[in-house]
Amino acid sequence: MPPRKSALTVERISQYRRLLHDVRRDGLDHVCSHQLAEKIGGTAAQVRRDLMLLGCACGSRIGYPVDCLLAKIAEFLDSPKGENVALVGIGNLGRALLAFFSMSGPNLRVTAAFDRDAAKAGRVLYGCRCYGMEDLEKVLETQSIRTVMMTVPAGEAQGVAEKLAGCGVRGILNFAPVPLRVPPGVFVERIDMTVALEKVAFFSRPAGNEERDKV
Amino acid sequence: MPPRKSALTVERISQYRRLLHDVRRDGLDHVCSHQLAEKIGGTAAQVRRDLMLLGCACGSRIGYPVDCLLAKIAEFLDSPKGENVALVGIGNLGRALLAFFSMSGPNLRVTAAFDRDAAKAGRVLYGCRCYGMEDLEKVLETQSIRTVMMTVPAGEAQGVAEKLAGCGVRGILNFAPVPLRVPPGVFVERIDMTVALEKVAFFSRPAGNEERDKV
DNA sequence: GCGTGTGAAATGCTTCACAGCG
DNA sequence: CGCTGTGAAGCATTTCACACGC
Repeated sequence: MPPRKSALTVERISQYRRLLHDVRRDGLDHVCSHQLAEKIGGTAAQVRRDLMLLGCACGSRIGYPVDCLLAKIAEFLDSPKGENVALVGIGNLGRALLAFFSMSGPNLRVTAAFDRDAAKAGRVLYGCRCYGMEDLEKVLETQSIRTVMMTVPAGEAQGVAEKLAGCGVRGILNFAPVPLRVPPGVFVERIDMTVALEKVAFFSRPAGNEERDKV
Repeated sequence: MPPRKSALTVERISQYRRLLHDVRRDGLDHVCSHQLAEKIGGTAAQVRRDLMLLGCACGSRIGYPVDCLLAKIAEFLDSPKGENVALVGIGNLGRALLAFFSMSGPNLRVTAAFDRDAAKAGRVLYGCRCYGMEDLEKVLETQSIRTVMMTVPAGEAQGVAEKLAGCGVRGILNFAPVPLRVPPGVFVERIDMTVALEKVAFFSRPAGNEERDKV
């Protein structure tokens, strides 16, 4: 019986890491499952199951030792030497992402950005160098990039995705509002702003559409 | 037995709508479940279940009539007269969202943006008027806004969320990298770029962490 | 006690498989 | 026949509940 490595669990583990950093900043060196559960809005049992999977060899008296957990999470989530990530599509959203990730931790670094518009090539935005699409293969290869964020217009997304897959990319974070068809072995995660907003709007309706309540 | 109105179903229905617009642009007036399934990367049974829930009274011979489906979806997802939405936090990401939604359909309109920085008040970005935080309550009230996108720094998110809830907001699309604690009755959807990127990076690893294969 | 680790039950979501209709 | 609509089966994920260690 495989010990549960689903996408949902991975997401939560990434969240635990951020929470644990806060906890450590508060000077605590242990947390127990209910505390994490409360912060994340879940149940203690769930937290324990998730943490179980990363085999944290911890005592049991007063919760999990924060540093040990952080180490285990890094071992689970991160590449040993960090990882380079690329962005394709330097529009409004692409620039916002560059800004956002330029200040994040050392593990995932956005080190190359690409755009169809050759005029952007050569510039440096938020510490990240820009290239034209013709350099795609070369740069991905040189920087050993396996993971790409894609913020191109809907009409170009499929074509770009195929090109990326051809360059050996194994994971795509797709912000374009279209489902991608990629070869097997390539993981695609989609962030669809329109769908997300429509969902929130749906569940903010006063009545008739209200969410199902228990009993 | 409640007919399934889960968040997942609502997301897919929103996606079907977009696909159906494409289909109609191609001149077709009927689609069958496999066609939709293929486009969305799911199964035909799933599509049929989803569509069932919006009670599409359609014949059965050659699939669903596109126009009828679109009408039913609009009835299901949209407010009758459209809906105003606000943005709080006019940073890089906030501006990108304004640009993005300024060209979307008529149902959800971003009609007000707020920022702590009073210097931004009075400006108009991508067709959307900006206000200082002190006008929050008044403007939300005047425009009957129930749904808000939040792109504020992590440290301010909780405070802003509470203020929003106090103004009668019922749904928040939260881009800040913190879980929100809100009163019951307020729906929160989170888009967490860091978590999303870490997830993709995780599943792009060559081996050892590979996703579970069947058999 | 207080909190972890974990089988076992419960819940929720997806897929199967087939009746029924045009 | 092809395709929809749908009970029922099959999986996945979450929660319960309790043994065990400090």
